[in-house]
Amino acid sequence: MVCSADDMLGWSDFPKGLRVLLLDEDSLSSADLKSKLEEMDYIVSTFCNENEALSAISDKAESFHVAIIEVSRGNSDGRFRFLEAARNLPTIVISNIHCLSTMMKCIALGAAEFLQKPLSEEKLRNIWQHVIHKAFNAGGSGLSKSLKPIKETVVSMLQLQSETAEVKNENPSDTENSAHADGHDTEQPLASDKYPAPSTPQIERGRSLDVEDCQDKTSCAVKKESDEHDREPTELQKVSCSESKSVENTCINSVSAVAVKADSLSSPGVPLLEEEVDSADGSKTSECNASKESIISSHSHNGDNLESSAGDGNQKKASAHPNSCAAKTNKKKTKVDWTSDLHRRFVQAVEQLGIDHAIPSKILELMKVDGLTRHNVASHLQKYRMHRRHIMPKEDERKWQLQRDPMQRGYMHKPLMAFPPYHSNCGLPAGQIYPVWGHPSCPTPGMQMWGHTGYPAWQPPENWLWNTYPGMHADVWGCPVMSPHGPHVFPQPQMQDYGFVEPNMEASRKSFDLQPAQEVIDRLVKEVISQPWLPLPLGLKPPSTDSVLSELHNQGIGAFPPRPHHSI
DNA sequence: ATGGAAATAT
DNA sequence: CATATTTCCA
Repeated sequence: MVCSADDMLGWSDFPKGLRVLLLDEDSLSSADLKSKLEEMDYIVSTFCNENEALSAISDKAESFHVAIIEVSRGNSDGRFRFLEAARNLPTIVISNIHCLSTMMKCIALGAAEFLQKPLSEEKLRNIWQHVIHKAFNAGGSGLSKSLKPIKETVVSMLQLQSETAEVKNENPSDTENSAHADGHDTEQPLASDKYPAPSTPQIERGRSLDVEDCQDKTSCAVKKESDEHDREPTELQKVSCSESKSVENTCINSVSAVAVKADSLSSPGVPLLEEEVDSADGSKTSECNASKESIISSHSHNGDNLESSAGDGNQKKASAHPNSCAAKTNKKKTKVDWTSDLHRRFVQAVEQLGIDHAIPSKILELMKVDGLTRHNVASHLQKYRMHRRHIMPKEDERKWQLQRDPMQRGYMHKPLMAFPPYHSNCGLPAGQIYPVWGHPSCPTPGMQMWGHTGYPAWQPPENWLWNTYPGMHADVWGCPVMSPHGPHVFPQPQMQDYGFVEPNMEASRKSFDLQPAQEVIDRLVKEVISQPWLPLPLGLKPPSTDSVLSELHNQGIGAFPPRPHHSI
């Protein structure tokens, strides 16, 4: 499990698991420090002599994210050597001595910080800051292997976080609030959220530069449109305005290559939201409105050839005043952009309600997306149904409507259990992780929607790529497209081996007793997973991670620098 | 007022 | 042309 899914995708608790190289010959303080660090969930490797430490970083540089070295009168030379050798490893010097020149030298040699010895817990806990700093600020060559993943992680976390912001607003008077209060908050994908999140790191990449990596990011964009009346600014807009600069810029200029990578990385799994709402302008002073309209919404003339590269631009123009762009400035009409994330939520809601109980108001409620109106949902539902209808030929529908196993029928329309996948972190809608075609009942003809790609490009070809899962079943609309003709097993291409087989409980049940426990489990998992329209049993986590991973691989983003495991 | 679908707009 | 919004109807 070198650099498997959990490693790259699961580091949502980022600072935890950070690998710390501790160089301190004082066994006492060393041990003390180590235990403190470990309490903070850092992984500490102690060295009491330089040479070992040096060889450790040279042999397995990627094994450490940060170093803490103790300097004392006698060992400073050696420490300086270490600093030089560990240039690209964020290194914190700790010491009892207060010699200014030593401190200076350490810093000059690249130390991230020089801390006086009784270390405050706070300082200790915050060492990760240096890691991020280095990850984002290291010059191209200086970005060590161990730091790349950090950067990616952080980028994706920040994006996630921004997603959390989501769209807010609209008539505050409606049921939205109560809905939120009702309990499970779908957001908060991250374990902790207090990371300094200088706003969305907008990784700019040259347009059309290379891979058609996911352009989208806009999970739920409300763009302003022309003039018109009403409405106040959406939360989302507020959020988006208050961007900061530092990180973003850093991101951009530092290693663009990596940035690109990171971007595409996080996108698939992490639907980000990025509103094209610029609305930068004018917070309080009504003055600075400048080009508010601009970029995105200007459908009229999208300048560039890139087809309707519509939005995306991300050019967020830095608004002079970070804070409060809020408010009341804009009152444009909103146009809901059904981005994949939004759509995902939609589908999820629909599935949760049951296809025939899915009603705009309910869906709206379940979606928990502020800023969305019932009309929006109704409209989308209309389209959704249309497609569904079109896709799902007559007989089929009944087929999956009546499951042979009575046990399951209950769930069909009204899930009794909580719906776990209600998590924005769940990159993939259950309904989308399956192979697309490969089955008889879903003949290509008459599916303009899906584009010519053969994938569920349910939409804008330009920026949905990350949402298309090559070789999946089930249309983007979330319709479980299944085989109408019994349990065919398709020579399953990618995607684990969950060949999209019609659920066949009998068969699997039979084989249960013949299989080792693990296999049984696997089987169960597969079954559950193959029936996305059913609520997942509690405790079974949605396929997000694996799927995302697979997706990443599919996109050729597979190789990540390993994030070594606990042992050194 | 609400869902649903047609009409209309972009 | 496809999608989203608006309008209309039950």
